[in-house]
Amino acid sequence: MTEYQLPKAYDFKTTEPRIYKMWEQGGYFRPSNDPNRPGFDPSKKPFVISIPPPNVTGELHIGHVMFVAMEDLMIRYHRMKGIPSLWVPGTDHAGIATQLQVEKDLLRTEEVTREELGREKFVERVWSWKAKYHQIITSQIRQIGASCDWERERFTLDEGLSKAVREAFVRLYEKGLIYRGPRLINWSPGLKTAVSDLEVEYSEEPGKLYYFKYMLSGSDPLGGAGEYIPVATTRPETILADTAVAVHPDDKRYQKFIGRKVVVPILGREIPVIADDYVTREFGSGALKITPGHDPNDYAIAQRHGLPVLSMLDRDAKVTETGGPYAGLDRFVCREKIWADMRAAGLVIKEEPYTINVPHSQRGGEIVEPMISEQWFVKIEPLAKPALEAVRDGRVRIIPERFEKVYFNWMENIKDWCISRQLWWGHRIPVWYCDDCGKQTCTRLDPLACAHCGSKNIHQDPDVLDTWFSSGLWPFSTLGWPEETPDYKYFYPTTMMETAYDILFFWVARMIMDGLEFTGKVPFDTVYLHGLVRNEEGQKMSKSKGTGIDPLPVMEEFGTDALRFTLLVGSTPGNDSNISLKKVEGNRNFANKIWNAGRFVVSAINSLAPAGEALPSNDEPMSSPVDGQTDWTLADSWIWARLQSLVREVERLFQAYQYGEAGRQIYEFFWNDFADWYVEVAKLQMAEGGQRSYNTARTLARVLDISLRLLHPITPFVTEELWGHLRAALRSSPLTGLVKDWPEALIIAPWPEPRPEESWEPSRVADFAIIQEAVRSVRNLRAEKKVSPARRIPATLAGGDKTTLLKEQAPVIAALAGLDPSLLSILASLPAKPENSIALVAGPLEIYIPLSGMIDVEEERSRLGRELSATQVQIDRLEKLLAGDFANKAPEAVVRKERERLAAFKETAGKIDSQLKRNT
RNA sequence: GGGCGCGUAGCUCAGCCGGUUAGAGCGCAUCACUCACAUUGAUGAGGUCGGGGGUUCGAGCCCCUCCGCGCCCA
Repeated sequence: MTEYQLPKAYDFKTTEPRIYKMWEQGGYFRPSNDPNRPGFDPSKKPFVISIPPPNVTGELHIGHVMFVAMEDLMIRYHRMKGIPSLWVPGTDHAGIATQLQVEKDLLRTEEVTREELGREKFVERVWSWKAKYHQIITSQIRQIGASCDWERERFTLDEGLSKAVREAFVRLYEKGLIYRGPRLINWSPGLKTAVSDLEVEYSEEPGKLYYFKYMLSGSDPLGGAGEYIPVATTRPETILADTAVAVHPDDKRYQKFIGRKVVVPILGREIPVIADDYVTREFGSGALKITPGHDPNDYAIAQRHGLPVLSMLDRDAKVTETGGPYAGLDRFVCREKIWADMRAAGLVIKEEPYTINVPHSQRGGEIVEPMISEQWFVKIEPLAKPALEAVRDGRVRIIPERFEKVYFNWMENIKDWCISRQLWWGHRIPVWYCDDCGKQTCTRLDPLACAHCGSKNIHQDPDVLDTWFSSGLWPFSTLGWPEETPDYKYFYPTTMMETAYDILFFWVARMIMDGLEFTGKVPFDTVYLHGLVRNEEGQKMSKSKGTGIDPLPVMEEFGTDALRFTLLVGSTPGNDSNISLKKVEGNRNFANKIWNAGRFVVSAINSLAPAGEALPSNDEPMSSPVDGQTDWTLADSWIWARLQSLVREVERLFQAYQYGEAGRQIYEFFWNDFADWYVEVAKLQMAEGGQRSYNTARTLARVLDISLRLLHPITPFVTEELWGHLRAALRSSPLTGLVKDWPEALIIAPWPEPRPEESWEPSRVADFAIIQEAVRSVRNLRAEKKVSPARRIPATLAGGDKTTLLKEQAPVIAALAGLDPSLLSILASLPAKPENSIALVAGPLEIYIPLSGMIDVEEERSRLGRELSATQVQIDRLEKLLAGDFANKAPEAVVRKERERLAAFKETAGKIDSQLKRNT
């Protein structure tokens, strides 16, 4: 009898790990149709997601929870729909980030640098670091509830994926799309590596604008007294590598100097004065110093004018020989010193405060230096064009749509991609240099000799590839490419790429380019971009600023489902969302509400008499509770109709990627309709016993079942757990027939498919709304008049043409409104208003509550008067509306609705009016 | 400089294709621990939808403009 004594509160702590283990061991994460298993059907179209691989360093943050929850939702939904669903998990080696962490750790714990350790030993250390963090991050992803296929897990440095990287590089190399050469790149002096344009972030900081004199050649270079051009700069140290001064060709002030030479301060080098209309005359002094070796704009000007390019900084950002007396100084020390020296030489004009845009490394945060360096690049335009086209013609759809514009804008102005990194952790560049002939050899298998001269004196390029080079191949490299594996053939192209919008360029764009280039196909049909998760104040979470919310303690305090629900339902596509512990707490309460409603249903099932005594009369689906079947109460029909309407809405919203809105609707249905109303009515119905209790338990079970299925993709743990209890209770009850086609776990239970609204639904919903209205108005009155909730009060109802309905529902009204059933009378109409009663008008009903000694006649008159005038305002508004163009131009259905409303208001007004009259 | 987004209740946010009297959660006020749940229930207060103009029978939603905030690209 009390076989299922469930705890009073949902205990997520013990439930979650147990449920996850059950899923994983049950093999439910595998696709239902698998090309590597017997019975494979290639004609079934699968749903496939490849996970955005988390870095193998660092731990889980809230952004991970966001995308894991979102993708898990999508996968679970499709899996329940019976579509073969595959979610490929994996991790990223994250070159710079990981190497940096390990270097820091080595320095802290053993006080050795990677150089002291040597490349081979260092890489070994990184692998063991990887092993540790890989374990942590994957177990945390499990903790979130990810139903991904762990048997297909990949790592970007795996043998297979490395082979893919090699293949991709060689193909591009052979097509001439990869080249090596000295270019102006972003140099990270601390990390001692090049980084790509995308890995540089700019921040506005207070700085200075330094004005000084560029003395004309031939005038006194020391005194600062001769002819000069005033020049302004934010980085005086770069003067050392200046190769020209540019002025605007139309600038009257400086025209006369064009073609002459000026003298570089301190160094005494002569450089030309050139004319270029890039120069903004209004900025600074209107003359621009040109440092092609350390500024991208200057570099472009130098290219136009054939100017030499000088480098005044080395790999450590220390001044080179080019800097003459300053050689060996740190870049910022040099800035101070050269300015002091120039001041002494009389070359300084002034300094003024100025906001400068400082480039920082996305990883280390240090200031990066634009520098000339020999690096590897991918010629990007030939790849970008088809990728642009694929989004334009809809082969790839981006959601929300507005990000397509962002994508186009970036792709149209794309620059060549610097892919070499001076790191040790990553895919080594597969190019060998010949020590004899000097030529390059780039092959799929490591060469033993130079491909050009056959010399065995060859050595491999020491650099590794940008991590994003391998991530760009992720959707297909994880499925076996370049091999034509069964997985690749069946699951590629994938279906959905779900990720945060901030890596649209870094990753999404590159995957589309690579997919088209290497597989000839788009890597996915749809890109869904979610927003960033911010903290309560809307700040971007940052570890260094301490503004982050660590998801693990949150999950431990409130449960994974609560956090998932908060993130999924609290966000709209592509928009940032703020998270607060209050919200998570509220959703923990929702999980508990689900649990307790479930407890009630389970106990209702268990309370049924044993099978054989009074089996339910029919086992038909409850499709038409009223048509030809009188066993169903109004509440039964109502909740079923509401549920069907919810199923339709959720399906529509899921198809439109409106997961948040879908979640909100399920929440409202479950809490407001099911728990607050239906369950309360069901208690009465259960108490009737006999056939009624069977039907009621049955309805409870079916509504709960479908609700749990709808909620499962959002809150998988509590729903799976409860569904298990529901199933077990039903199996050993007279209602066992209900579960005959249920599978053993909710994760693979069929998704509730929407069906069209049936003809009986609207009227039953409307009827129940009348009952709710009646109950609410009595409750309202009781609260207003301070009637004790325990006190059962008498009432008289006049129902007009709803009298039959009211009579039938009298027990429900009485119970929910706290009325005394023996003192409740229901009539079609009243000849006279009952003595000492308060009158309420609730839609088509009139309700009279006799409250002796509590009635103030004057107050009642004024209350009714207020109601009447409020109603009259509506009547006036609607009459005016319907008299105007509205009636002619608005759709008929909309007009009809307004006419009906007007009629209802008129009815109400009439009733109040007559009450006022009778009251005198 | 170019592009995008946001501004709705005290707070955080929904609001679909333009169609009732604009919703939720939290917070607040009053009341209630009786048998699913105090992680609860009942009731209530609270809004000029940033300002102005326009289109429309009808605008929180579409168009123009201004103000404020944020992001991306250069």
